[in-house]
Amino acid sequence: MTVEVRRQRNPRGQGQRLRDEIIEAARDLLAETGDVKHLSLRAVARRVGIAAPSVYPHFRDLEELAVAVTDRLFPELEAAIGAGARGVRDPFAALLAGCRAYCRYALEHPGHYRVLFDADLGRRTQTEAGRRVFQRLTDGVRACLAPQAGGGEEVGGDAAAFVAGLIWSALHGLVMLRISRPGFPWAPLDRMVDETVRRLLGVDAGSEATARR
Amino acid sequence: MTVEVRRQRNPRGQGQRLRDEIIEAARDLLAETGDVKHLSLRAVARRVGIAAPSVYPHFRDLEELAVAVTDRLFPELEAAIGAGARGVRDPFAALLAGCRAYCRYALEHPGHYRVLFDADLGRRTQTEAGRRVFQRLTDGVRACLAPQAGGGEEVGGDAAAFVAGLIWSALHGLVMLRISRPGFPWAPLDRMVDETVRRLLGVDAGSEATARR
DNA sequence: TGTACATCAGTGAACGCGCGTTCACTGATGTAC
DNA sequence: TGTACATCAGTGAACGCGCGTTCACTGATGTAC
Repeated sequence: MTVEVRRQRNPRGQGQRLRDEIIEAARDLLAETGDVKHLSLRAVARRVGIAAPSVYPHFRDLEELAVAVTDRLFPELEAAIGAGARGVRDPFAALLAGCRAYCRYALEHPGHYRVLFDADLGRRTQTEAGRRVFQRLTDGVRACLAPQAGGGEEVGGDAAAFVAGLIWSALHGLVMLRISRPGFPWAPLDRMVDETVRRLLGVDAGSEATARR
Repeated sequence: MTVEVRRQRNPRGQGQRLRDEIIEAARDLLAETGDVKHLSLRAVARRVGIAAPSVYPHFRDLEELAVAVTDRLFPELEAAIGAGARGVRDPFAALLAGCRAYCRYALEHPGHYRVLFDADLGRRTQTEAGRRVFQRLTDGVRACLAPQAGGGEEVGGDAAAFVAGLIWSALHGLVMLRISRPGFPWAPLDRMVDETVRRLLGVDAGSEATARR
């Protein structure tokens, strides 16, 4: 027997609370499906415990809601990377820690990670936090390349940004492929991440730093 | 004004023809959406020009149909790679050509590529052609590593398979990220592919082969 | 050679479902006088 | 202090749509006798 608990109406001026609850409900649903296009307004409303039309005052449509969710998810990813690399002094060890944290976040929250890189949503949105994540990666790469700057300079381009692009792409593939091919005999994640980053950096930076670890 | 063309019924014993048409229609629809979960039986039937229930004698449900489509797509990918590397003698140049062809296929058929690596479908299916593609990559890597076998041996594992895993993951990320972030200022595809493969191989194999090219 | 019958390759109508969206409404709470 | 009113935060019923699936059917073609 279900006990019908009537939802407590928010006090005046605090309609924002419902907005928050809606975003959180959508967040939870997206964690399960990993697909923005499977989000349904009615399912969100059901989870919040409100009538379907009550979503409209807060979000014009599902896409606006989905964007609100990713606006929360990107900073979460950013925070996870920051926490992973916090306090690590050596540039290469710090870069590695950040990359590992990135991949760990993706595999611990596969639904959310897939939403962040949804093919159709990503086409239309640009998030500030997403850019910051890449900038941080580029800076980390630059710090590793700096000591060898004499020999490793790219011709007429930003070597660090190029290598950061290689690393980001590779890590993205690493986690996405694990998500979609869980049955494949993958080597341990951290080992693949380490080797990928080390080799893509293209210098023997940090070889002693990791030996120390 | 639409002219209603009555579909010509297949002759007896050739119900297989309709099966083929259904698969092709699903293939086309998947190229557009790139998402197995957006395939609809009625949309497929509409495109073929048949009534919806006519699909049932050929496929129990949509998943069975989707699997039939991927059973065609993987060999297509395999063929594209084969065509790209055909006739290339040098092992490193051949590996590179295959990797470039892989990425080119993915970016020329983004919908199909996404279907091939669909998170939910991939969890349940294993395709022979998919395994062959990876085996071919592993062999290509082994051929490049062989000359340096003395120095590059992995401890207690198959170095070629490990590196092939790194490369496959990296290439997957390279194309998936381009598909979902088309607005990002990416470096040219072939340059990213070349550098990724060369660096992940972790030996200076083929440095003179590419210079020759 | 004719004819009854079986089989094959589908069709068309109907069902119940979940969906997005609209509309008029309700009822609690704050505010003006 | 009382009371009328405005506003806010939602509700509930209804709509039309596309969907997967079922069911009884149709009509052409081959086969047995």
